[in-house]
Amino acid sequence: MATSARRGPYFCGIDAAMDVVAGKWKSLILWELQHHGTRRFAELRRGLPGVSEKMLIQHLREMEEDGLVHREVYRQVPPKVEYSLTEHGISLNAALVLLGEWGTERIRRIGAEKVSVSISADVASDVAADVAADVPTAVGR
Amino acid sequence: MATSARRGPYFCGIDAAMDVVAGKWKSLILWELQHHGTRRFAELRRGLPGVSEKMLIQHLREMEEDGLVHREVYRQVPPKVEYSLTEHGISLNAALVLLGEWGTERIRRIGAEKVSVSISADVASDVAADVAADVPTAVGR
DNA sequence: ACCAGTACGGACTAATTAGTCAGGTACTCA
DNA sequence: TGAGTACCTGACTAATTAGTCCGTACTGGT
Repeated sequence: MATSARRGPYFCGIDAAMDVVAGKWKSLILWELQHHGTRRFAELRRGLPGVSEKMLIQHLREMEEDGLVHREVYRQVPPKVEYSLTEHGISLNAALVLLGEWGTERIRRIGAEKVSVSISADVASDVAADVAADVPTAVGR
Repeated sequence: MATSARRGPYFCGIDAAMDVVAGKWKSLILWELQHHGTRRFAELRRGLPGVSEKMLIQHLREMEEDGLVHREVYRQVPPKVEYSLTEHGISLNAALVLLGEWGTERIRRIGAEKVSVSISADVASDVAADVAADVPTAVGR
C-alpha cells in the first residue's frame, strides 16, 4: 500500500481530524468541492493551480477511503468522473469554517500574500461543458 | 534557517491556519497548554509520550514565532522555562474545538484506538514541584 | 566523584511526502 | 493512420519532516 493511511491510534479528536486533512492539497480540495458541489477531475486540477495529477488523484483516493468524497464514474468516451463531498465531508468542512476564519484573520495580521484562486472566471465554462450524455454506472478502479 | 516556516502566500484561511498547526505534535502542544495553562519544558515532554526533545523544542520555537505561545525564562539554576498560550493561541484552540469534535466522532465511527494521555495522573506531582524561587527575567536564547 | 535533572543546540540519518515524467486505455474525429 | 481527450498508473527523484545521538553548563544528592 503506497498511500499513507495512519488511522489511529490517536491522541485526541483533533489528532484524528488532522490525519484526514493532512496533505498539501486536501483542504483545498474540500474547499473546491464545497463551493462547486460537484467537480470533474480536470476541473479540480484547474482549480488548484500547481497541483500535480499524481498528488491530486492520490489525495482524492485517500479522501474517498476516509469517506469524505464520493466518486461517480460515468461509463462513456471520453471517460467522465465526478467528485463530490459525502455527508462526512460536508460536516468536516463545517468544522473547518471557524479555523478558516482564524486563518483569514492571521493572513490579515501578518500581511501575507494570498493567491487568488479564480472561482468566478471558470464557472461559466463549466456550465457550458456539461451537455454530454450521462447515466452513471458504479464501476471500480 | 533550518526551521520550516512558510507563511504564505496562502490560498485561503484554512491553508493559513493549517500552516501553523502542521507538524506532528503542534495540536497536542496546543491541547496540553490549554488544559494546564502553563507548562515547563519537561512537563510538556512527559505529557506528549513519544515526542523527541528536538521536535518539541523546534515546534515550540515555531509556535512562538507564529505568536501562538509565550515563552517565559526564569534566570535560575537549574534553568526554568515556562510556556503558555498567547491570545492568538487561545483563539486558535477555540477554532479547533469543532474540528476536535468531528475527529472524536470519526474515531467512534471507524473504531480507532485512542492512546490515553494521562492528564489526571501527573497533575498532583506538578503542583508539588512548584515551590522553587521565581521572578521572571525576559532573556533571549 | 559520579549520576540525575534542567533546557536546550547541532550533526547526521531515517522516514514520509511531493513532484516529474513516461506511459496506458479506450474511444472519436479528421 | 495519427492526433486528441480524459483519467489515470507506476517508476524514480527531490524536498520536507522527524528521529537518534551526543554535547553544553550548572547543581543537588549519594
